[in-house]
Amino acid sequence: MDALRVERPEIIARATETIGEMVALIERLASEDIAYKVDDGSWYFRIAKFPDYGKLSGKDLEGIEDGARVDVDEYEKDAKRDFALWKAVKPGEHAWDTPLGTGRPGWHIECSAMAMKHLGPSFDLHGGGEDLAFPHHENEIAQSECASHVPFARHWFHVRFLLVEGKKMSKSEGNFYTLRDLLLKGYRASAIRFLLVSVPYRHQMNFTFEGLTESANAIERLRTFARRVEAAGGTLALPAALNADLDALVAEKLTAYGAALDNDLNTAEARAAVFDVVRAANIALDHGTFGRGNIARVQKLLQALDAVFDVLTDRDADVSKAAVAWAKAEGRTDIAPDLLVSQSISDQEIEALIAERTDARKRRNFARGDAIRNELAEKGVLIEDGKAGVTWKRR
RNA sequence: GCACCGGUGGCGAAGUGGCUAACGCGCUGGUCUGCAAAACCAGUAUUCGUCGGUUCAAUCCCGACCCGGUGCUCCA
Repeated sequence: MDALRVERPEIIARATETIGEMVALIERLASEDIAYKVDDGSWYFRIAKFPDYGKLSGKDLEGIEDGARVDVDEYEKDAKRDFALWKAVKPGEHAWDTPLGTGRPGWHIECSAMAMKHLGPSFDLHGGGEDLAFPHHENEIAQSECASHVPFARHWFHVRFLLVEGKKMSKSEGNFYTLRDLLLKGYRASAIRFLLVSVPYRHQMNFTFEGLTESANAIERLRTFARRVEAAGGTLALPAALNADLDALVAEKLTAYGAALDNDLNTAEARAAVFDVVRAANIALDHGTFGRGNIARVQKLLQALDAVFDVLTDRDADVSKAAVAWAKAEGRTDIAPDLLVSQSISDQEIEALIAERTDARKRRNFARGDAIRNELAEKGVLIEDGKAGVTWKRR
């Protein structure tokens, strides 16, 4: 999570710490004959008492009943679709002694109780994978709203599963990768983040290695641009006059950026607005028509981008180093050779070689200069000779 | 089998009943550079799964079919 710059949750709820709340919830449902106990001591939810059942997933209950298979445990229930709130203890299972009897909570009630405990009976957003909409979320709504008599989550979002190399991710397909696997293959954390964030959550995305490379390149473009704008601010060569046309464009794209995100988090459209500005501003910079007054709004857009995408600051080397250290400690051998090579040279060594190269080039000893450049390139360090001096970056 | 969602250039991926079908990457040629890199310019989908239909007009609406994802049984 930290490697991908995903914020940690304020609260991580535990079902085992919420048993009391679950029992109270079921008792409230029981008091209205919505929860009922069967002979083996389990409690079920009476779906017939909740006419809205199916409103989230758009399921037609009638159709489901028709096609439903009856399994051996269901003979006691009043209706086939009624779901378990509390399960009577079975030999060898962990169980709690409660007024409902000895047993353990059903899956769905855990989530309702935890959500209501921390957020109250009504809250704004409830998310989950697309596989959970039915029956889990549907059941959460039913039991929660029957107990509280107020709307449960005001909005639901379901993230679509991603495809990996065009197929569904599975261990048997051999396309199941952990974050560490990807880092050890030499892919950067920022590229992984950017790729995953760039496709709106509601769409199914095809996660590919080629896509990771593309994302890394796209990030480089953004970082290079951000550095260029930053550097321009320290240059006297910049015209004092504001480029009004450019400024108007940036303002327009800033609005478009926000509007795209407001539109159900359309991250693809949002980042497109930023790239539009990158191109326009680069052109102005190239033509010397980028004014000092243009810097502020462009940087505002970059900040807006980074507030969501969070890829401009390069922390990749540190993340990769940590992954390699972990892998070595674990005795793993599947570490990309390039990664080890690039980690074998320190920033100081790079700076020293670049200084030597600059010196050689001043004496027009280009052969020596190129040799150093090649040497660095082999270690994954790319050099750029700019007007303001030499800059470098790790690939 | 049934239900829901999707199928857009080499790849990733937005989008809309009619305006040049965004954006990123890649590729080709060019500008700049000692050479590179970066940046920029030009080119790169007469076309949006297939076949029909509705419409003055469809990638976008409707139907069928093909392909992919999820659910429909347990567990969480």
